[in-house]
Amino acid sequence: MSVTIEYIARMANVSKATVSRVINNKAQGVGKETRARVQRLIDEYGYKPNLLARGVATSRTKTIGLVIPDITNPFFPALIKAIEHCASEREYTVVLCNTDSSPEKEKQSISTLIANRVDGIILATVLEEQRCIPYDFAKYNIPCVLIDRRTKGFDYSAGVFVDNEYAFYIAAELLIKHGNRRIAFIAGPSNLSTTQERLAGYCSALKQYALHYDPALVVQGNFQYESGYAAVMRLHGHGIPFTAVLASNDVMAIGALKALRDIGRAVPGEVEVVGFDNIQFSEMVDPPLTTLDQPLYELGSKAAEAMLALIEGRRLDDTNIRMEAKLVVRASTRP
Amino acid sequence: MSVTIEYIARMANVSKATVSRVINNKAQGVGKETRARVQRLIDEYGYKPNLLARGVATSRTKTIGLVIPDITNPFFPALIKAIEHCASEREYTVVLCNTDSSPEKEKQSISTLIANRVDGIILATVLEEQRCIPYDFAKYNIPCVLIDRRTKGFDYSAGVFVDNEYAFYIAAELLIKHGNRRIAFIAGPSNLSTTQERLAGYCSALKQYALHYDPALVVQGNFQYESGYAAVMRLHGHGIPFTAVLASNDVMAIGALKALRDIGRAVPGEVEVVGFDNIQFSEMVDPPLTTLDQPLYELGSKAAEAMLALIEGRRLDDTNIRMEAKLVVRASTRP
DNA sequence: TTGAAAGCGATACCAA
DNA sequence: TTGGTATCGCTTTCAA
Repeated sequence: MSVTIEYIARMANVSKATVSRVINNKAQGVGKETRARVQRLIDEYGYKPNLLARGVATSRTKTIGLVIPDITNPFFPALIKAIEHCASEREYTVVLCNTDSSPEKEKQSISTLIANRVDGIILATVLEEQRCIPYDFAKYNIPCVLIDRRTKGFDYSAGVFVDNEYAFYIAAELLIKHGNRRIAFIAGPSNLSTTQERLAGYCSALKQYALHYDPALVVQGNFQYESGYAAVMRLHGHGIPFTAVLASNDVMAIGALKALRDIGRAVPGEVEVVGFDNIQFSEMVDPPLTTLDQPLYELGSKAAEAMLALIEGRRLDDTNIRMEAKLVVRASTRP
Repeated sequence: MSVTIEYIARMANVSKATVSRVINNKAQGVGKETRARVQRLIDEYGYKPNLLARGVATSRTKTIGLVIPDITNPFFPALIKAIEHCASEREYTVVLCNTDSSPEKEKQSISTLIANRVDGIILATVLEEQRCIPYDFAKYNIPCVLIDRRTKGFDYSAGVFVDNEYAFYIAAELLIKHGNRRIAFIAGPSNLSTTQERLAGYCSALKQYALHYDPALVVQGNFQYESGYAAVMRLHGHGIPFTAVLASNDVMAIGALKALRDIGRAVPGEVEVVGFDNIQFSEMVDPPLTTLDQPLYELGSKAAEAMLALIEGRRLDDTNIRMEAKLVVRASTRP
């Protein structure tokens, strides 16, 4: 067995209570000398408190759960990093769960996080609606901060989102101003709130500039490279004309780029392409991708801050934080 | 407070012991009827055992720690996914820690994982030597499986590695056979075992084909895009001639690609480029990157398997698993 | 088949 | 400033 608080107490000829006070740096309640002696023993034996035991005693774990749909999508690692930074600064550990964009796994992850008594959960959900899956946040009194995506009918504690509608309005507007009248739109999975918001932005720009909305130009993707490639191929195969592509994320935009090259349409000469996210790779492809920069670090840090505030029982002045993406113009669009 | 085993016991008019037997699916020791009644209550109240409490009682957590240097490097998310798959199949939870390639953070992560009594740790270390940082694996009897990188003088329980030397021999050989006599080598951080092995492979190919080894052609990078870019720029700036670039990972190779374009040298016409990892993006760049495919899924699953075996006290027939990368030829090299 | 009680490793309250 | 002890929620052994 490993060394316990009891062992240290015995070695130091004090009670467990005293050792506990030393571990937890209680200012009062232990004499200077005793403290030094105990501390020496702790160091000597390399004693580390068993956090499980502490957890059951205090019912707090200094741990926050982070549930992410796809760690393979470069958008998320950046987000995760931001959240981890903030959390570890305040001495919280983050436990990361990857759901592979599967509702079942999402449910499973949340369930085990709760069973492990995390102090709170930050969630990028894949669920459109919170009807079928009643999470136990309320029952266990665990705060839940939504990030990036929202779920209808779910009483989350706080949320941090990007204004997707506005962002896609801006992007579509750029393309329209460049003279494009038929802009293909590669949407995300239909169950995501972000997908609908982005489509709404696209539509409202069309409307603003009195352009016809053609449903044939909207193709659904799944945020993966292949689906961006397939989307363009599909339009091409069906002989549907377009002079620009607006994709719901950079990865699909890059897939589109590849497809356009394969079918011999020059970018940006014949077709302009705009992505979304501003992932690191977006500037490495050829041509470098015009895209919308999501304030990843801010998204993450705001979410973490909100989470910590909730855990520590502070009130939030704003429980729905909204941020703006901004246009990054590169060479996949014309000057 | 949330519902506990005691509560369920009371509602069912049985003892905690009985409920415990039901939760843990003990075949014997509880009558059919009682079992049904208890189970009904459990479902009704949505009772979930407190895993912290279970952990302190059993000193096992069904949890394995995963320590990774940089979640932002696409190589790792793929690895993580593989490990998670295997672990969750066996009902283990994986706790992921990102160290930002910092030894301090690595130490910190391992320390908190141990304090949380994970059953084992899978580690992609950033440490060259295990002199200064005595981890407590032995003290807490926690198995440690190294993955991808090894650490000198560290008594790990098992390790899963790619044969880097062989891989880079193959890659260098390809370039040599294409007639290149001055091959730039973009190395990784000098403290990594993989860096030395890769360099060794490069050197031994040169030797095999009686080529001169010129240290000026070896530039150190840090696995990031910018460092690959900088490496080529540096060679160019110093007027050091080269007709091929062999990079220690794809991300740096892509940086090199970009630099070559910026200085107006055609790939693969004037300069050939080879990367390492075969990350998803390597086929998306222009030109698609010739690279070495690391068997990511196998790496991860072998590591997970080894870990589970160790946790469950099974003996490993092979405690040093070695795998092979294989060449993927694309358009950044000539046919 | 069932239950009582000890034990896991910590915290925290109340006395001394 | 200290210590004794109850407590947290679970498992497990031993008896009934």
